[in-house]
Amino acid sequence: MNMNINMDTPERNQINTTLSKFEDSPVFNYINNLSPIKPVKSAHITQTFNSLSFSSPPSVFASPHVTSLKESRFLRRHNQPEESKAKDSYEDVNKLYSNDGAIEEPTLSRHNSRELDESAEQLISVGDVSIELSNEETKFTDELPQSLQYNCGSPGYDPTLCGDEDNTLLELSGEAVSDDAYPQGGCVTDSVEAELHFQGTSQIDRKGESSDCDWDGLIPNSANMLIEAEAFKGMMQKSSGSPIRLSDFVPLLQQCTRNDDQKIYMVDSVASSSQHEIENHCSELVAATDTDHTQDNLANGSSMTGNSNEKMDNELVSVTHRGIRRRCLDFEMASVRRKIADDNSNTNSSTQQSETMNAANENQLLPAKRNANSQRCILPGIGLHLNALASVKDHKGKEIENLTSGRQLSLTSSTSLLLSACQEHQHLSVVSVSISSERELVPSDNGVQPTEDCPQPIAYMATEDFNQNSPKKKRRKSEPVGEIEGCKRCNCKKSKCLKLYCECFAAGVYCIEPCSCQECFNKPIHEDTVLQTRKQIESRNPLAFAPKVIRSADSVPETGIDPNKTPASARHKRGCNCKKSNCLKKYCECYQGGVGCSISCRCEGCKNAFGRKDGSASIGIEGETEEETETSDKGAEEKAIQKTEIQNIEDHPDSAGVSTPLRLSRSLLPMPFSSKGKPPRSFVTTLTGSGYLTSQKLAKPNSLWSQSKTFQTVPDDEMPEILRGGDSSPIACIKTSSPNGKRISSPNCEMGSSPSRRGGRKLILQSIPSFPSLTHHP
DNA sequence: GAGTTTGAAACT
DNA sequence: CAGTTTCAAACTC
Repeated sequence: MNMNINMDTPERNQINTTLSKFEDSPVFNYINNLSPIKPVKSAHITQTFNSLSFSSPPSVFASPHVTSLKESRFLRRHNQPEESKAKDSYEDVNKLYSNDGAIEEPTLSRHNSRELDESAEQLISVGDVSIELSNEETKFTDELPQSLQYNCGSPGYDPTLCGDEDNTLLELSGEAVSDDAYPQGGCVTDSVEAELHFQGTSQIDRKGESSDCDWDGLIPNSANMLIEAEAFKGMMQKSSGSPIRLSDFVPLLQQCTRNDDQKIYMVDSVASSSQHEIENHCSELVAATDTDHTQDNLANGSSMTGNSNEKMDNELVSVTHRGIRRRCLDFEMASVRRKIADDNSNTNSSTQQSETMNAANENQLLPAKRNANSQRCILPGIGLHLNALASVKDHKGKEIENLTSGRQLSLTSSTSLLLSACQEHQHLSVVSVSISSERELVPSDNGVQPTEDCPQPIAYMATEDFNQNSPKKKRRKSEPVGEIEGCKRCNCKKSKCLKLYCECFAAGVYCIEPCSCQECFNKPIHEDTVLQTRKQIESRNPLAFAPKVIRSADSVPETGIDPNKTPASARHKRGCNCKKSNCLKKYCECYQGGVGCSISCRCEGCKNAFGRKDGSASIGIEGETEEETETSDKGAEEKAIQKTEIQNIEDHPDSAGVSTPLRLSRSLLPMPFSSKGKPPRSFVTTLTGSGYLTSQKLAKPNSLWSQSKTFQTVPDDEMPEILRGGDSSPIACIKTSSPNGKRISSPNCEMGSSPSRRGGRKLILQSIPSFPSLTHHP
């Protein structure tokens, strides 16, 4: 047994034990019956398995690619037979997959029957493990090497998945995607993974239809696909010439399922990614064991799996959601990877640990996703915040158990998350979306119609951090507020989107198609660069990506943090430096963030409607305060603005009604944003009730990203009150907003914020029964 | 849409 | 830390 290769970790032992168990498992028996593969090979399998999945030299993990590596595990698996070196060089693998997120052609073409068989063996072992996991349920789950678990989920997190390549997906899905996807990405958890799984498949399906299995072309589209593609690649290639449909795989899946429905089911509920793997494995297994059948299936797939197709189609919709997530995911991944790398560097590459971390990260990143309830409850989808990490990790085991308990549970939790996340947005539709995704295998019909229920804003929310009003909306603002709001876009020309000048980068999201940037490096394919740059920037200023606007507790306006400074409950982290804008335009970050200027501001002639550093808060009703204190040079312009603001408020009664002092003031105060009726980037949160909750957003990638570091490393002085433990305010909230300071809100905010705080609507939503009512459509 | 203004970010 | 430059958003026309 070569299990030892790198496995001095406890995992190895577990694996060995597990492997031995496999032979007894029904699946194993089934396999034996079906395939020529002999148990004897288990040793070999083990070796491969270990090397592939579990062994990971610390050095390797040091790199952010770790995740990628893991994700690509399956891929490598295939390669291994032919490339013995592959296993030895993770870095190479990383480069291979993480750089482009695309599989290299040679790899693709490599598959043949023999490979399938060999890989099948490996797969079998893996699949068994997974299955075993299911069987053993929680017990095994805990024992199962984290890596495995994580890996299972990893595919969904593949950064490349979210990359630009996803554009294709988006295009395919059309608007539905944008609408639906975002919400999910931000809110949904369980479904996300599952969906991710299908994303690749979906793409395959679609592409296959149009282009007869152009795998090379397909792969680049998403890392997701890579994994799955790899799994099926061999089969697909055999059937080259004939369009490949997702449905083609259904038979395989069905077989697997048949084998052990419950197992699969559980896996599904637990971690879609796991499920994916299992499915993949099963598929491969079947294919390997019975290639002929597989071929037949593939050939006849469409006819055979009509129902399946429907399901798949339905899923496609959900899949598209994921596409939207891409940006968030990317960064999430980045953070995850980063975290992993850090962990690895610190720990002696204890795979388990790293895996755990990953899992934790994942949880954070995708709160709603796999973490079952408890966690979700703890971390309402919205906030993936740093603080949450610890708890998440701790709960990981439990979560898994909970997850195993059943899909319904997962769904419910997801729903809850969604609800919480979306409540503010008032988009229940989101829930339905997520739900649909969860039902992946279930032919759901309704699928997602988030669009209707959830206006675009939601969609963007997810991506953008849920900050429906992402900073980016700003510009393209001419568009109706709801339409493109959350979508960040930049217009960078020289910064390559690798500087804080770039809003996307600053917000911790990858640039996407709508961006008009040039020479953009802020894309998944340049993940390394992005991460490095981020690191650099963070090293210079740990809070660089932290929210710029810090919000004190709602209830603590006066007492709060800077009672004297800012009437409003929030203030800008560093203060502004305005000279000519009088802090009355969005040039002013304070103003843009909807907060008053504070002592830390160095502005001249401050007339910030939200409050001035001199303590004169103008936040009053239009005309009242401002005009009073000011010299009234603003005149008509301001009034106009105020009017607009007011209007905005009216539009968002919820927000207006918010209990937060800040909000209150705002409600009275005309919103600065004006002009286009769009709130300032970070502001949105406050304005719209949604922003509030969501602001934490599920996790701004960036927030996630820097989270650990930022919060941990940030000097006290820089640390917002919030972070410090809220000297003055029980609930300090980072105001949302982007790293620019515009988006993220502190977890506390969300968490701490009581329902009441969120506004009536939110309460209502919460009370809504979880999933069924929302999702099920007749 | 082009050009200007502005202030943050980056650089020195 | 201050001054300068660079940059892209915000704004104006």
